[in-house]
This record gives sequence, C-alpha cells and structure tokens, in this order.
Amino acid sequence: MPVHNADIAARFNEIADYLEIQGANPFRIRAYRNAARTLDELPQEARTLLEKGEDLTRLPGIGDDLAAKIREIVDTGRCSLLDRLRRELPPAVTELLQIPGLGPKRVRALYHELEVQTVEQLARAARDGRIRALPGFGEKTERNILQAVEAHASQTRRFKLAVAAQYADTLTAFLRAVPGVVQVTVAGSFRRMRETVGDLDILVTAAAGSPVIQRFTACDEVAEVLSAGGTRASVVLKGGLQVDLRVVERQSYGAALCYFTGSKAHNIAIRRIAQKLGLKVNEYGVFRGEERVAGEDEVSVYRSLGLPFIPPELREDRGEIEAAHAGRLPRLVEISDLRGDLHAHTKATDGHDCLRDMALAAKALGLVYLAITDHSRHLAVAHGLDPLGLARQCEEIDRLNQELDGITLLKGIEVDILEDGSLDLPDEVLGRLDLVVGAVHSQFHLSRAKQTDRILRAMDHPHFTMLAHPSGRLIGRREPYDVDMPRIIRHARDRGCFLELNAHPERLDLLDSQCQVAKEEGVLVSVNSDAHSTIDFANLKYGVGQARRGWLEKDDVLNTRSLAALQRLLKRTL
DNA sequence: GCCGTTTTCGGCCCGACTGTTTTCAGTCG
Repeated sequence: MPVHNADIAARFNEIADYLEIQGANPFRIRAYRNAARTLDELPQEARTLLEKGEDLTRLPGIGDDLAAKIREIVDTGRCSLLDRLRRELPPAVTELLQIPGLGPKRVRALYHELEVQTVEQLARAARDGRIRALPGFGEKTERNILQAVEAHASQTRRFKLAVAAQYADTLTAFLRAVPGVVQVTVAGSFRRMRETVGDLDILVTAAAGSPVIQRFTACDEVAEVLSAGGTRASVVLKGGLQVDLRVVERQSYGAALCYFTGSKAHNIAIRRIAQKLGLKVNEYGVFRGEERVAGEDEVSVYRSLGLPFIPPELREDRGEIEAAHAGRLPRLVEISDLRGDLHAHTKATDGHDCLRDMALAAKALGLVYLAITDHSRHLAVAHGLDPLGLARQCEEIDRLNQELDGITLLKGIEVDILEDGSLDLPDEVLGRLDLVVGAVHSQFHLSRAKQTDRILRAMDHPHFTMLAHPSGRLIGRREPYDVDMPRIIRHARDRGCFLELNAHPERLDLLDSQCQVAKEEGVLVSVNSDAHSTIDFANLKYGVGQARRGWLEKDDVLNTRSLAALQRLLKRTL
C-alpha cells in the first residue's frame, strides 16, 4: 500500500493534536501543522520525490527532523513518535478537539480528572453534572459542551460556493438596509472563491451607534446566536450556515478586509513581513508604534508593506507573496475575457432548452461562440446521441448559424471514454465535428494505473480535443477518481489537446492546484459551463473564480481566444 | 520543530468574546 501525501499529513496533524493536549511548545505544534499543509498542497507525491533522491528540506516548513519522519513513514508505513503518543494517550481523545469550545487544555483536564476519552463519555459526564465541578469549568460551560456534542452529531458541513452565495446575497441586502450602515462586504473563503465555504465572514462599516449588531442577530434567517459583542457577532442560520459579522470604522476598512479575507496562512505571512519592517498589522490598520500608516483600503495596506495589491483568490500563501515581491503576480483572467463556452447540452440529450435558446442566452452574456456538446450513446440515462442523432443536430446547427447574428454555434460532442480508453462513436463521425470533448462517466473505481491509462489512450485518439471534468469529483458527493493527474497533463501537452475547467458549482474541476500544473506545462484550460439550461451560463463566474485560484491568466485560457484563433487551435487536434 | 541581509540562537501573528473569577485563561477566527 503506497503512502500518499494525505496519509503523511494526517499523521502530522494527529501528532499536533496529541502535542497540544500534552501542552507541548506551541511552535513545535505549529511546525507539524505547517508541514501537514505543505504536504496536502504538494502537487507531487513525497514518495516520488524521495525515489528521485530529492531533498525534502527544500519544501517550506520541512526541516531535517520532519524530512526524516516523512522518510520513515514512506519506508515503513509507521511513525515511531506517533506510535509512542498513541500509547501515552488513547487515540479517541484527539477527537474531542473537534468539539467546538473544547481546546487542548480542557480536553486534557477532562481526560485526567474525569477519564473522559470519547464523545459519548463526554456527553455522559455533562449530563451527570460532573464537568461543572472541575476547576475552570462551570454550569454554563457544561451546558455549552452538551449542546456542542449534540450539534457535533449532526456534523458541521461545508457549503458549496454557489449555495453560500444565496445566503450572502440575502444577508448583504438585509444589512445594507440597516440605518447607519455604509459598506457591506462578504470576505473570508467566499471572497477567495473557494469551492466550498465553512462559514460566511461579513464585514460592515457603519456610523457610530448603528444598531447593526442587534438587527443582525435578530434577523429572521438566524436560528442561534453564538456570541454578540460591540463589534462582532456570530450566528447560525436556519440553513445551518454559520455567519460571523464584524463592524469596523471606515479608516480600518481595508485592514479589516485583508484580515477577514484571509487566508489565515496568508495573514500570518503578511504579519511576518510587517514585523521585519518594524510595523504591526492588525484588523484596524498598519501601525508604526502608535501611528497608523495604512488601513483605509487594501491597496494601502499592501503598499505599506512594499507589495502590490494581491487578488483575494491568490491569498493562500502558495507563493503569491514571493511573486508580489518580485513583481511576478499574474494578471488573472476575468469573466469579461471569455469569448465563448465549449461545453453545453440541449434537449437533444439531458439539457432543458433548445439550440436556439441556448445560443441566444450565450449571446446575451456577451459570448461570440458556443460549442454544443451533447452526450454520446453510451450514456443511456442522458439519451446520448448515436451517429444519426448527431448528424441531425449538426444539420440544425448549420441552419441556425446561417440565421443567427453575433453568435456562432460549434459542432461538438461530449463523448464517453469507455473502459478500455476507446471513444463511444466512430472516427469518421468524430472527424466531422469542430471539437470532441471526452469524458469519463462510468467505472470510477478502476485502479490508478488502469484509470490513468484509459484517459491517456483516449487522448491518443486523433480527434480528441479536450478532457472534460478531469478529476471526476462531485463536491461533497464523490471523490476524484484515482489518476496520475500530472502525467495526464503532460500527455495533453504532448498531444496538443486541452483540459476543461468545468464551472458547474458541484464540479469546479480541474482543481485549482491542477490549473497551476497545467499552466506550468503550457496546457490551455477551457472554462466551460457544462450548461444544461440557459440559466447555467451564470455558473461561468465560479469557473473563472477557480481559474483565478489556479493563477491562470487570459492567455492560459482557451476560450478567451477569438473565434478565428480558436478555430486555428482546434484544427491542430482534428 | 523551523528558520535566517537578525544564519546555529532566539525568535515564531494578533485581537474579540465567553465564562469564571476578581484580573484572566481558554478558545476561536
């Protein structure tokens, strides 16, 4: 069983949990968490790097000790430090840290004083009234713990970006109407366009005395108020989403926006830079001693640190600060750069709207071309097209193109990649199209080697243009299938074909880190809606958000090309 | 445990809210 980066990261996080409960040096604990994060985001397997003889201490946050531990885990499948920690404390204890309100100190007290090891034992101790007797605990804390345990059973979940957007829009409108409120911005991972968000962070500037906190906590949508003070409040909405509101003065707006946009790792890196410059950054501004030197807007905050403005989508401490320093920040692609969409469905298969309506909806968004890519016959549940059905659709597209003005329909297919890597329609049929989008819709559980070979073989097909939703994941519902994505990306480069970034909120696939690899390899990415109805084109903004998180610029995105330039590129693959 | 125009030691981001205690520790973001 080969060891993956995620396995090593999980072990480092578990070590950090144990060390916290033991009251170890907090910076040592952070070192394990930082290393876990590095491993989680590493595009290559640590195992592979070791096989190539590379020096892991070149990775951020990995020194001699942790490099040796990674090697131990890769070589033996075990980690002697973790084994020892597991003997000292029962493993279930670390799960108690997942309960909101329980940190390492309280978990330690509960374990040593009451022998609480599991969530069940914790609930029993709370019900029996034994927790309130501990020093530092009280009745209120005991009650909160019991509530948190019950809430924990129903699991705190993450919300897809598009779902969170609905709550964000409603709350923003609500807050704007509160007397005294000047600005309302949703910050946090929502602003960074992460594919899912755990909560919403809303930042407000308001005149002194504005009742914004009171109105917010009394809002209809609110199910529970977690905390409320003079400048911040946290609530849980009826839909289960947590929302944190923060009120700041106008002069602090930019600094607060930076702070609440995050990410946490980006903020830490920013503050470290400030420290070296003799400055202090907090949510109220940038300070030299008592003197505020910046803070009203984000540009001033970054400028005071000697940096250009860094777009929110990049703020993950994945190299953006170094790039900003060196003047190498990408000019990220924008939604207005898109000239067309290369993946859409119609009523002919599982879409809801006809060709003409799809074309007009795309045109209304300012697009000048739209590829129609209905499913192929193998996908029977979607009434996939056979050669005859596809030929009829092509004729209709030709007729419509004569008639339509300002938008051109391209003839395509989303053809199933069969288990052996062959395509679901004959060569001569595919050869008559403008583009062929290949997709895996079956056999998700093949071995890594077989799944990878299947896709590489499909790409070898002379008419293959683009790989649709390359990882196959459905957010929150289906994990990506197990493939060697870097190899697939290199193969796309060698074959001159393209990768899709599917903009559907449930897919957002390519993943952001894979976009970066595609960019490095020079493979163009197409941000496609995969629209099944006219309203789905609105999802393109989520795809562009993901592309921006993947550092993509206009020139890295296939469908920013003019129609003529696109057609030249497509000819290469046909 | 990591890191270095502070490089082999001495640092390591910063503040709000809660609950328990009475000046602050713990937790969270």
